[in-house]
Amino acid sequence: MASSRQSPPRDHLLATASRLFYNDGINRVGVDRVLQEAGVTRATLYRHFAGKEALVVAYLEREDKVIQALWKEGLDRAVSADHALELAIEGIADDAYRHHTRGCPFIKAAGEYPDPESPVRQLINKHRAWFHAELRRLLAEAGRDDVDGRAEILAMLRDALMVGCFLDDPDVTRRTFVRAARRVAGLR
Amino acid sequence: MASSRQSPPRDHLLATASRLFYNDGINRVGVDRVLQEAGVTRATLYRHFAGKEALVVAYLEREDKVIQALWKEGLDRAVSADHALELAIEGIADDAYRHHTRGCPFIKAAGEYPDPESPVRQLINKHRAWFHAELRRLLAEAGRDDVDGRAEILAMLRDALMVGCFLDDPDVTRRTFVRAARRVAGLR
DNA sequence: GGTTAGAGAAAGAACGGTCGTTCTCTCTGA
DNA sequence: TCAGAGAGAACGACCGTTCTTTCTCTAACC
Repeated sequence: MASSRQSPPRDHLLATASRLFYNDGINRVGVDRVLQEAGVTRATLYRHFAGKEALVVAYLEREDKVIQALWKEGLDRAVSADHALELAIEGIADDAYRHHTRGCPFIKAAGEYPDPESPVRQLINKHRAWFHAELRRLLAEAGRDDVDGRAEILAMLRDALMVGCFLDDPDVTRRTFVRAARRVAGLR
Repeated sequence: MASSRQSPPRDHLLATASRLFYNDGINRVGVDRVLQEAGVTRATLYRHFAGKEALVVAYLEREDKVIQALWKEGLDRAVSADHALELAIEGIADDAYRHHTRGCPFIKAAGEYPDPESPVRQLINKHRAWFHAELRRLLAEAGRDDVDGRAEILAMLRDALMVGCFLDDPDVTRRTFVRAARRVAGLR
């Protein structure tokens, strides 16, 4: 367990792999391409990761961590429970519109890993459960009724936002999402 | 142009490829596996299709045709414009809940084909444009205001339904979709 | 009418390339 | 001196594709 976490070559490798996996699809990107673009050699990859699937899991874990960090950071500015809901909706919209313009990394990965028992799919389930729970928490703290129903549809709107910013008009999709999400969240 | 359309081996091959591509992901399924499960030989594949990408395009074209046929068939039973909206929403929910339980074939394919200019992506755009247009048509025929806005959010709800029936609880997702979609469509 | 030449489709061997992985060798620094 | 990391060759397996061979059915000719 010498180099399991936080080593510069590992981080660089993971960042490169993440970019390639997200942009081109996991199954389309071979380890050779990751190594070439990262400028490291095979031995480096297999020293830090057990194999390609471990690299994929690390990629999604990294996405999960970044998203959770941005989420918490964004909500720190909230001055009220209603304001937290507003910030959450704007933050989700910004993320899809500006950064995740090629769809949701988790939804995409699920499409490439058909086995529901695989570590990849379990990680995806964990991430989605976290997001649902966060939405329920924000809605409950704002005193809304039907917390479960509202959270469910907000989560669905986020999935749709990700798809729409990828495949349809990002501006229209974003505007539609914000309008609908605010209504569901009981804002305005 | 002897065997361009409607030949049994071609149809059987395409049906097998469609099932495998949809269930396991296009890039995960090699032609060997398609051939083996279809019980045909390589020569048969390359006689009817130019290559794997042509097979993928044919798979999505087939999905597109089936969906459009089901859509039209379902709407034929409508006795009014409002009833058509109801049938459309129920039909979409049924399709995701019963048949397309592993996500939307087009959204999944888009994730595996990063080049927006590729024939695959163009076909996906065409299908999505058709669906948006159909929603606008139904809403306009029912005399609703803000046809574009309503159609946009209905289309988004359908994308979310597909994702949710794949990765979350299908029952909850379906119920949430129908409730929200009926409200957006101005029903009840 | 029987035979055979020819076209079309199927069978499967084989191609070069890439997949993910493992190996050996060399270098480096303590 | 020696453990550990990097470099790169090499592995078997599979990728999508092409090739040659075999089979079959048709049609024309004797």
